[in-house]
Amino acid sequence: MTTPTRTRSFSEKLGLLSEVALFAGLSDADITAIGHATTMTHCVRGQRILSPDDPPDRIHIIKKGRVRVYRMSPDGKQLTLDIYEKGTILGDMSLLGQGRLPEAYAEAIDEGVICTITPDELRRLIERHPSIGVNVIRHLSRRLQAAERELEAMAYQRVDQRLARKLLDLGQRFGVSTERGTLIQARLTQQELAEMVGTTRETLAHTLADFRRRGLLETGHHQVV
Amino acid sequence: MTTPTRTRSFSEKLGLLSEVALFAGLSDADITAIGHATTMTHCVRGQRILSPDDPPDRIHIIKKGRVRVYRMSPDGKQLTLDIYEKGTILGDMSLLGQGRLPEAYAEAIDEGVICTITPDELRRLIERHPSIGVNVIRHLSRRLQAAERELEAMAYQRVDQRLARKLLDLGQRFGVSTERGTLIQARLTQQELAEMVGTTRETLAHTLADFRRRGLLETGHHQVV
DNA sequence: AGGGAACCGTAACCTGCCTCACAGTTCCCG
DNA sequence: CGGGAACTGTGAGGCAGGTTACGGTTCCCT
Repeated sequence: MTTPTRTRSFSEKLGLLSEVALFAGLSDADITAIGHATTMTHCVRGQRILSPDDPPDRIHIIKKGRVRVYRMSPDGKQLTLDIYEKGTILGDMSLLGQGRLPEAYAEAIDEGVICTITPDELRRLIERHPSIGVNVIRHLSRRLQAAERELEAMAYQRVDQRLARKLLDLGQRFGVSTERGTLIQARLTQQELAEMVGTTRETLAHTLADFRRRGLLETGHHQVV
Repeated sequence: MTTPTRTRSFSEKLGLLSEVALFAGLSDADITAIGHATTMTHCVRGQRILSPDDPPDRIHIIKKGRVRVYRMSPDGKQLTLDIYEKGTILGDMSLLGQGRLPEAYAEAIDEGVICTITPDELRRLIERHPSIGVNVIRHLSRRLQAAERELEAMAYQRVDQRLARKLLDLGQRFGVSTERGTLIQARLTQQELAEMVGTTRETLAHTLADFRRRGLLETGHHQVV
């Protein structure tokens, strides 16, 4: 059953696992154990990873690639909560006990690798290695803070300020510096940017045009801050 | 050193500790150990519990009473993130490793009891009783979900819808049902309500008046849904 | 009891941004 | 390499809600 390719992919899996901060500081043997408890899947651009429709009994961890997490309002409007990279946990962890449906969607932006585990197994893992639990707590706490910060911006800042914030943030996280500024490397459409800032495409285009006029940035299917 | 009152307060402390869901399922001995690792303080209405100014090396757990958590924008506007009750953890848990300043304020609404622990001690506690870690994860995950839900509402709903949501939510959590509806038992001013919904006092008064006209609720220094 | 502070109600104005509408551009794919 | 789909730029109109302003009510404290 252990074909060469199978073996190769398993060691690759272990390599990816050990790179994830969540599992930092564990022995090789432990990593191997985790490797057996999880399944790993490749996914391509645009692929659904999580949706409110599918059963709430999976937790995913991003190993590679980028994933966009968003919510959808009844009338079809989307709000992108964030774009996450390696090390992020997706799925409703409150169901480490009793389950609830996840309320968000997630889809891959790049191709990437995500690995899946059941809540039960994750719990067992944490009981065996409490430091994983601590890492998860740290991770969630940071995301909670980010969400609260975002909430404040959404409540009291105008679109232009929120856009500026978001661009700066994106530039810092996904930016490549060039001779004329930081290029945001994310293949974003205005529509998608608008969904991150919580506005419409039209308003976003206006705001962007305004920034351009004021010499703050240049555009061309991606941005320079 | 063990005066009667001291003894009494320590046993009271243990009682409160064992009521907190976070520490569910632990033996009495464990609870006692936790009791020794934490300090407990009473606080009165209006008392500051957490602020960005004070050192970020404390984590608080609400035992009793209600606490309002809010952020403040540079120009002094406040946004109340939520009102929390027994069992909530406050303080930046991302500093279970490296610390960052908390960005939110917290103040007591009622008198209550909160208990304080250092991140190091909490970490040790979790390593010893991983199930506490799991509980913390569950708790944070729920809060994260709530925050994301709130974010969507803030982005795409009008003030009246947000207010309705919030009132329903408050009614469910702090409501007392009377013969003419659910009375919200929280001693809220319109200013405070406005800060929860992310609007101004005036607009809130308008919206409330509108609801009243449409026969949806009655008011009088507290609300009936 | 009475005076001041905090809280509530309402109204006119002004602006940010959402809606609608459409023309111009880039890109992808046959 | 040409045609259609997806993306971008701009502009006019309308309305939700922030701003400003002020009078009335309730509450609390001395």
